[in-house]
This record gives sequence, structure tokens and C-alpha cells, in this order.
Amino acid sequence: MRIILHMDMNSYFASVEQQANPHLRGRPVGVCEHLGGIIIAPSAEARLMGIKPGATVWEAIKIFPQIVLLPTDPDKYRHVTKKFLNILNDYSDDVEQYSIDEAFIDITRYTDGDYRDARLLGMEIKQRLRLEIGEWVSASVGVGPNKLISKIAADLGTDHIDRLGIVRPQDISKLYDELALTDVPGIGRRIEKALHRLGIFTLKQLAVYPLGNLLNQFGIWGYVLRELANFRDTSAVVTEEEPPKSFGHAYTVPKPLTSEREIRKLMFKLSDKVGRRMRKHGASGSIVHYFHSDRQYTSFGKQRKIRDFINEGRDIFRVAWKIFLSSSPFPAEGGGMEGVSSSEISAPTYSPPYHGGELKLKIMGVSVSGLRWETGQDFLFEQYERPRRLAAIMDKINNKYGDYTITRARFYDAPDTWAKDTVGFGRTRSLNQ
DNA sequence: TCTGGGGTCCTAGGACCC
DNA sequence: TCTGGGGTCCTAGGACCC
Repeated sequence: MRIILHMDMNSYFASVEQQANPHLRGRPVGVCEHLGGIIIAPSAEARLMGIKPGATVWEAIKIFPQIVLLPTDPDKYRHVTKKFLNILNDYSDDVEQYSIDEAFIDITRYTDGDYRDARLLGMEIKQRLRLEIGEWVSASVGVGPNKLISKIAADLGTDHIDRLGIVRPQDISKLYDELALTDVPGIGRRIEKALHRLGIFTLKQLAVYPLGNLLNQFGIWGYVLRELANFRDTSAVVTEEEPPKSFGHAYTVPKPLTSEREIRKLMFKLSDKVGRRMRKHGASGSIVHYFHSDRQYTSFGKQRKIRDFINEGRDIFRVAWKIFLSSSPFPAEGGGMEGVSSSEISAPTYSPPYHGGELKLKIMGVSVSGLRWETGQDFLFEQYERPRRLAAIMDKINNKYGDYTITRARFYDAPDTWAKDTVGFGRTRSLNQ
């Protein structure tokens, strides 16, 4: 029987900020993307005041006007994540990074199957976090016979002082009294609703519900649900890091966009950001996804496969723009683009100004999948011919001084500059400004 | 309060080929 | 003219996670 330990950092982004900035310690802090959005991570102090993750910034301010609001700083969090993964690696070779603030460790060998040893190990890991990362960054630890249970156990542990939850095989049946359907990872809002329609309101009911009916209702997911409800999980702790399958960026604008120019500008920014990240990782891709939502949250999204593999902002942008035109808020020219390679896609023809004003674009996203990877270390610079080399130079500048410090002028301005391939300085400092 | 941005996986239908 | 089945690719869309 395996023993799996799950570690889940508490109020991660906020506590990392508090660790890094002593003057934030003990104060209610909220980390958010921008002021029109939500609090992604409220600090423990903010939570105590009733500010939950997912609350809008607006709401948080209403509860506590003095809350300290901070923008996310992904590099900072990744740095700390590396540190805590290193600690975990001292205890097992089988460490799986599950997200930026969560990890699974197979500690079967280390504990020799003994849950008392597992508890001691959990305490030791938490102690090392305090010593090596800092007092303000803490973790919930869960221990159980599989990944699913260890994760659930970590959540249960948050009620205790030491935030260490242990569920031994003989404790599993007690979970039914403590957990709601959506407390099980894999059961979200929609599935919960569907289960309600079947008359299933508790995990116990789900656990004994006829499998055939579940399969009818949910397809293969019915089987998964049944396994979840019985806390069965045979999945292994996966140590290898899988390469990503897509790269994407999205942005919610503070004020809805209506003009073609604004929309194109944002689309290029996002495309450029995606391209830059792809090049940094030595990836190119052949499927471009574009989506947007309007203020009423009706959304439009499509993907296009092209023949080439691309990783430059302007190429990604061209495809995204074509997709956008196909949604026909502006009349599309030339119809579809089946089988068109990126080099054949011309700069979009300028269409008449947006008519009617129905589209009030609130969220936009661009991503690229269908990835192919450059081999070796030399993907960054040398062997690239001029246009790519230009892109590499621009990357260096932008990575150092911030997004869009430098970009191609033609993407910013009126259609008559489209033909020129010049490097210019964009005015925009960053998406969040 | 109409609410972030980063992802993953699964399904299903149509086109096309053998 | 009608008949099968399998495989792959492409796209849309829905669900979930942190």
C-alpha cells in the first residue's frame, strides 16, 4: 500500500509577498491581476475579515478599505516553488509538481508504510519550509493511500493548528460524513448540478449509484465519478515534467473595446506575448486559437490549423485576426482560409468601421497549440536568419525592460503602415498600465 | 459584484482515405 | 449502385483544475 503526501501552500501568492516585504506582514493583503478583477490570493489576515479568493477587488475594498492590493509576480512565486520542491526532493525521488503551489510526493519507501512516520515527515517538511523559505510561507500537508485522498486530507488539515491531515485506509469511510460532492477534485459546479438532477446529493449516494446509469449520463466520466466517490485512485506520482501543449495569453480589459483599432492592438499584444514565450521555450505551433467574450459574457472562439509552424507575434496575429473577422463583427473579406499557409495569409484588408456597436469586447485570448520543439540549446539565436534574429533581439529587450518596450511599428498604427517591416518603439508600457 | 489568467482532457461530428 | 469498417485529421464545445 502506497503512502502519498500532498503539499498545498496556504494563500500562496499573498504569503510569498509578505515574506518578501516585511511591511506587509500581519496586514490584510490581496493579490490580483488588476483593480477591475478579482482577488486571486487574499492573505490569511484578509481571509479572516471575510475576503475570500475570487472576491472582486471592489468587494474586498468594501469590506476593508485599507487592504493592500498587489499585482501578481509570477517569477517571484516560481522562484519560491523551486525552493520548496528542492526540499521535497530530499525525501523522495518521486515528487510531482502539480501546480505552482502544490506537489505530490510518494513517501512509501521513506515511511516504510507507517503512518506515524508519515506524520513526522509532514511535520518535518513544514518545519523546513519555515526555516528555509520563511515564517510567512506555510503549507497544508495531507497524507493518504493515494493522490486523491492525500489532496483531500490536506484540505481537511486546514482546520487544524498544524495543518496536517492524515487519512489512513481505515479512515476513508469517515470522509463521507465530512465532504460535499464538490469537495472532491474532479467534481465541479456543473457536474454537481447534473448529479442533483439524478437525485444524488451526497458522496455516499454517488458511491453506490448504479454504474450503468452514470455511464448513460456522463459517458466515460461516469466511471471516473464512481471511482472518485469511492476515493479510488491508482494514478502514479509523475516525476517527469511534461512539455506544455499550448501557450496562451488572455486579458480582460477594464473598459470594453469596440473599435477595430483597439481590438487589433490588443490582439497583437497578446499574439506577441505568446510568440515571445514560445521562442523562449524553443517552440513553434501550427494551431492558433482565438476567443473573446463580450460584456454579456457570450463568447466567440475558434481555432485554425495552418500548414506552417509559427512562433512570431505577427504570424500568430494574422491568423487570430482572420478568425476574428470570421466572427463578423467586421465583415470578413475573402471568406475562410482552409489550407492556407501562414506565409500566404496577407495582412487583413481594412474593413469598414465597426457597425452598430454590438460587440463590447471584454475578454480576449490568443493561444497556440500543435507544438513542435526545437532540439538542442541553440534555438535562441545563432542559426536563425534575419527576421527571426530580429525577433530574438526584440525578445531580449522586452524580457529585460518589460513587455512592448519595443515592437514592430506597423502593428500599432493605421493600415497604411502595414506594408513596411520596420522596428519601432511602442508607446504601451505593459498590459496592466 | 457578472468574475483572472494559466492550463488540461474528453466528446462528437464531418471529411477523407483505404 | 449499394454496401462496411477503421483510421486520422480537423473543428467546436464543454468540463475541470489551480
